[in-house]
Amino acid sequence: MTKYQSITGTRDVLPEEQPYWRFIEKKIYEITSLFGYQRVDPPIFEETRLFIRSVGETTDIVEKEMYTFVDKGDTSLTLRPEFTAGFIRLYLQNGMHMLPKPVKLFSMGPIFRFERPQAGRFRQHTQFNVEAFGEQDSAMDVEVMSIAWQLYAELGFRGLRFQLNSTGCPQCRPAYIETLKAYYHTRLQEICSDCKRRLDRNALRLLDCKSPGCQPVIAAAPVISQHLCSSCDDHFHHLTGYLDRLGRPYEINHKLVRGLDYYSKTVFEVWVQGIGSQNAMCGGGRYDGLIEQLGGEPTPGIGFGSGIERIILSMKEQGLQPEPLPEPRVLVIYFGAKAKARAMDLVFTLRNEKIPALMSFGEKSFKAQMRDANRMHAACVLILGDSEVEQGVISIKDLRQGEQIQVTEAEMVNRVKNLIR
RNA sequence: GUGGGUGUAGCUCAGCUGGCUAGAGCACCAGGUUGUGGCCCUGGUGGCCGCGGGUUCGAAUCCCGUCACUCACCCCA
Repeated sequence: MTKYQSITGTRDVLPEEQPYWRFIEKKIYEITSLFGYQRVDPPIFEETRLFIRSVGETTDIVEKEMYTFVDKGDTSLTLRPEFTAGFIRLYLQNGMHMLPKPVKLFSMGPIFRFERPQAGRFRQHTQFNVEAFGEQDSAMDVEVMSIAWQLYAELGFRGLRFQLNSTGCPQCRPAYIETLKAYYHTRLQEICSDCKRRLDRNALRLLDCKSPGCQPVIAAAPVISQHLCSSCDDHFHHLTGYLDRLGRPYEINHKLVRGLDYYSKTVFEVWVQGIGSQNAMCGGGRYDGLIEQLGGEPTPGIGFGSGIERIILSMKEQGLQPEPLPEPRVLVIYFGAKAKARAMDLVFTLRNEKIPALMSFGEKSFKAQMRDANRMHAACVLILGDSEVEQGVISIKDLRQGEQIQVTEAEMVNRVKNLIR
């Protein structure tokens, strides 16, 4: 047993899993570029008050899930539990609000939340995050949602569907919440203790309670889509109209309310199988009041976060293969000190030609060196023994065909290039 | 925070109701070919049986505690 182990809820990404990461990153770069989004990288920690202000004081994230600590300068800092707050801070601090709108940004990196780990849920996970600032048109919502959709589709996922809802805006949501509360007060006897608590603190969350006893109450609860103001209602109708036109399947889910307070109007998720009991591969929505709340001019915004670990889990579950990473194609093996010196020259010559090449180390037997070549899936080996050194030649063995030839050093690079295709 | 499951070799696991030096497969190393891989054969390295305590003549095995992992609830990506 090793003495040290990784922290609960964190994981090591080993070489076997790297192809998934590289494949997903590659797709992210392709797609964001296609949609005209630019990468930014906010720091991993920020002042605690930024997150409290943006995420919301009464959310689970702020109440019990943040990694918060005081630094040596007595400042309370927090490892980012989400991306959006840092994006907005970055946007305002760097004068990006002066850029032509919309300002379209993305990032990728670790997110920290103190939760009990389970399948598809970690204390440190990696998010791909997209945000668009300064545009309230629902076509903007469609564009942002489409980025997530296209990413999953290009990774090979089929049968995707959006979960969609509108959470209203400051014009209409308060009245809806009052209606909802009034309704719940008539059925207080039937609901669980958690819901009694939610009723005062965060009434929207009543709708996604999983307790069996609460389900009949939820089913008969007033639905927000029937309480939207005309602005929100229009926005939502345009959005669903665009989605219909694009042929993107969606379900309107009245229970979809997000765990962060800042959302307004559109909220959405993309659901997929194979991430344990979690079903959301990404979650996001519109937050038209948040930038102003954090000290900027009134500016609409919309974005989403997608958990890379969940994507990979689900890819494995569905048998979706990433592109393989390139492997070293050539091993240079040798026998004796003289040959070893020449082997070093050769391996560097090959690398200068951009041919992935390795050499053996130490005094391994011929057989062991050949085994190494086989194990690393080399296309060929270059052999330097006493006879090759004497004759000034190099033996090249094609490991796939099993054929072996002798060439001069001048011919070597071209011969190898042919073999490693 | 709550509940279930599991901790034995690098990995996957077997060790029944407690009994001699704790096993297998894979992987790794070496040999079978003093210069030729994959397949095969032979041998080898590698374990305070998660940790601590208890019961017992005797504990990987039973009991208690603890830690970790894992799944689920909560919540979320």
